[in-house]
Amino acid sequence: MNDIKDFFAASGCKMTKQRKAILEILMDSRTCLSAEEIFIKAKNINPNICLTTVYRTIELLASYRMLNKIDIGDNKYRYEINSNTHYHHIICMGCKKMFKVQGCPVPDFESSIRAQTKFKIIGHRLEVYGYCPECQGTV
Amino acid sequence: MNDIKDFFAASGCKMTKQRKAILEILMDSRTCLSAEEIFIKAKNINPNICLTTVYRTIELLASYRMLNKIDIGDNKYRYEINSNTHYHHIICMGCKKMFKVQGCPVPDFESSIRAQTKFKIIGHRLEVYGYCPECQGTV
DNA sequence: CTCTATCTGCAAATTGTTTGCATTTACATT
DNA sequence: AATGTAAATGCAAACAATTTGCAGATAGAG
Ligand SMILES: [Mn+2]
Ligand SMILES: [Mn+2]
Ligand SMILES: [Zn+2]
Ligand SMILES: [Zn+2]
Repeated sequence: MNDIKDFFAASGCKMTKQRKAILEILMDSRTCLSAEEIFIKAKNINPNICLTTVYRTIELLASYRMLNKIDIGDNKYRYEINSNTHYHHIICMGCKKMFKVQGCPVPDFESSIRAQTKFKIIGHRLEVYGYCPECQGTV
Repeated sequence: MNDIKDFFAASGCKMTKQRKAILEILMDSRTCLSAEEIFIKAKNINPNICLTTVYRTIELLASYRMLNKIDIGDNKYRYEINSNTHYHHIICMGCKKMFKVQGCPVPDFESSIRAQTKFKIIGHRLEVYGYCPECQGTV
């Protein structure tokens, strides 16, 4: 958190109560959260924060690559702190729960992509879909 | 196209002018298209088609796994015919152009996921980000 | 403590997508 | 070919997520 404070200062961004609240929420959460969910939690800390600020903060954090933006196909994004550890999610198509999975097969694939496209590769997004143990019987 | 017609008939769906137009557009396009883009093209074929029909047709096709829904992080989906060949996209963070890349590293990863989560794996979504040759200089 | 660029809240606008309903249409059946 | 009917369409309106404009508040440098 102090690192972030320093990083903000160095970038000419101010560390406001609102941003602190949002960061705290994101850092404490072990699931990823929608803007609305962040907003609701943030109101417990700072009752007159508004959704606009949440969106603006998300955008700011994402622009510094401090957040991951996750899409599960329901027209809204969810966000989580971009920890330095790299992982992906598996999403249950039954109950929509998400779980982290460790490891990533993409780096091994990158040289093939480079050969095919001459792109400079920066990152990737990978989500795996399926049915969780509880939902396997019921579908 | 006749296969699709038969498939629709067998499913109790009607093959309407609108659906035919949308399918034709999707099958002819080598890029993926947003609902709006499909709508605009469809109006050339059938001037009084409406966006609602485009959305309903997309949903129908997707429910039969005939379409892929692609998210590039800008709050709207794009769609493309789900050909039987499996591939992913690389997206330029500069000019937003997308290109197909062949091959997929995910299947090799699935046994690890199964071991970690006991999920029954159905599918996945993978997009790679970077800068295309033209945009590498300019950023 | 002062000053000012940055940030915030509020309200309103935008954008993408979905829904309700009256009318039309595809197509199976006569 | 005419008929009947479930399924599909167009339109308008509703929704939901996100964005924008602006006037007032605040962080933090000096
Ligand atoms: Mn990865
Ligand atoms: Mn794949
Ligand atoms: Zn589940
Ligand atoms: Zn480019």
